[in-house]
Amino acid sequence: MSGPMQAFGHIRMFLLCQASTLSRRTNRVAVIRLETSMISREAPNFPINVFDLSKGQSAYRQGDTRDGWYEVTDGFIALCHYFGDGRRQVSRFVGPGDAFGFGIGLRQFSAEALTDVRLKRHTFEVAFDDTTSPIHINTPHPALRRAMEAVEGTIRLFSYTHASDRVAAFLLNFSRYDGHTETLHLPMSRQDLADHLGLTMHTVSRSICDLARRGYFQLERPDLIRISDRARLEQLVEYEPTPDHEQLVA
Amino acid sequence: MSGPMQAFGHIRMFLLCQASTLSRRTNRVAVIRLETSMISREAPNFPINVFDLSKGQSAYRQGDTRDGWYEVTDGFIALCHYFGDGRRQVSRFVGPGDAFGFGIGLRQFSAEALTDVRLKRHTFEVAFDDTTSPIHINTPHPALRRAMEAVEGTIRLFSYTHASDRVAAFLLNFSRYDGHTETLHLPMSRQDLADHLGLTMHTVSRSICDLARRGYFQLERPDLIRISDRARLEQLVEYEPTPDHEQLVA
DNA sequence: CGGGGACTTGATGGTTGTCAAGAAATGTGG
DNA sequence: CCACATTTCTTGACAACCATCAAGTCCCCG
Repeated sequence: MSGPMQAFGHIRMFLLCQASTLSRRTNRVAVIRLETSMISREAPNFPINVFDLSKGQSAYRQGDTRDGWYEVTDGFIALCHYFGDGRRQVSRFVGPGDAFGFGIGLRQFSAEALTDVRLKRHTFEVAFDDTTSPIHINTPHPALRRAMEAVEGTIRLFSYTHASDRVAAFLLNFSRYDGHTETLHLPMSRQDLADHLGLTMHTVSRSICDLARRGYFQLERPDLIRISDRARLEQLVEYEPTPDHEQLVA
Repeated sequence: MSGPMQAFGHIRMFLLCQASTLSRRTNRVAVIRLETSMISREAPNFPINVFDLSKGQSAYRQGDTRDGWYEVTDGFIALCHYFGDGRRQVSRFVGPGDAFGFGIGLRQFSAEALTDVRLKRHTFEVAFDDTTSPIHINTPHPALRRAMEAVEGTIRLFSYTHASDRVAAFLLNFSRYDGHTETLHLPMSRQDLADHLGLTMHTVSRSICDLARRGYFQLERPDLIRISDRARLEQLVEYEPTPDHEQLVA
């Protein structure tokens, strides 16, 4: 019981902070804002840590538990993902005024300081009320966090410099819509794929046909693939699944 | 005055919806959740539209005013950005369970139905209280929307198939940290750039040096660039600025 | 059956990755 | 402050790869 109670202590402190804020407005307006906004109105003294990193240090590392999101006050940070085979993908560089570290599940990226950096950390908090349903505090909408995760997953595709690797990685990832089964249905054209992967239609077509010829899957129709030996395909591209939709807890 | 008042009517309706919700919980817990959560707790009957698109139609188009975010119930959609010179970049494909359409400013992407599609639309709402400060309803945290915008901006870099175009576009975009002035300071190494742009260190170095040789800028130090003729560089890559940090209104 | 769009395949030249070496910048110890 | 070591950046040569242009095939739809 210590976990939940501890979190509740936070909330108690927080409520006191808010009381003064509320008194400055009409209740009505205040309630509207608070009820419906996806904006976090963080109270003073609510856990926001300010801290510094020197060049080369990390705010967090790939694989860490996700504990909050960050804002850069000063300096620059690279958000980078490491693959098992040594490839590295920098999702973006963040500088003064930028925020990062949303998303779901474990950290997919390391946040490495390129310079000396000052950061603000906004902690995710979870408490429990009497009904045992969790209350998420300062936590973005799950749909939004998943969307962020998906976009960052797309960026990871560009760590492949060879066209057929990139295509293969995309196909494996996209097969989540078919429940990662043998059958993979493609609703988009080759041109759409090309525009997604930064290739030409021809290269996409060649890559898919080549992969099929090399036995990684069967191309039953242009838009229907049967992945006979999934493991071999995954091995080809050091496949890393994106976090499942179920992993919604911060 | 009709605009704000109309919005306020929405809120009034909404408040009534919420009253019943509140009564089911202790005020204390309810206030905590509502005050601090970045989760939108949308009331029943609050504007969520369900609608269908047939293959080929668009939920919205690049350049449209942003009026809300979407959730796919069924079917597939491509989110794609069109450049002036005919290039096209598909940021991602969204399918059942995925959400899209966050971000700031005008729509940067068109949402094109690849199949017949069923969607849920969650509208952004803005109202005004007595103090004239806007109240954002069902609107994600600005920092998060900017982060989303930034990641999607990165993806747009991959629409360039030639290395030096991609590098040039990155440099122009990154110079926002120096206020889009002549001077451009790069806090990251060539390898970091390569890992960001899906190239090798060598190609990045070559691209930068080539651009300098061709007179697009001066390379004063490896990490310090002086952009003498910004217009010419922008012309080279059909530069499109990412929305400024100031454009926060939905 | 005929037409048109999407996909596949071939040939070729330009671009990039790879391997290798050299130059410049940075850091370290004397 | 200088000499040396180390890292980072630049450049060259070559082979592999991809974009381009062009043609041919498949499939869907009228």
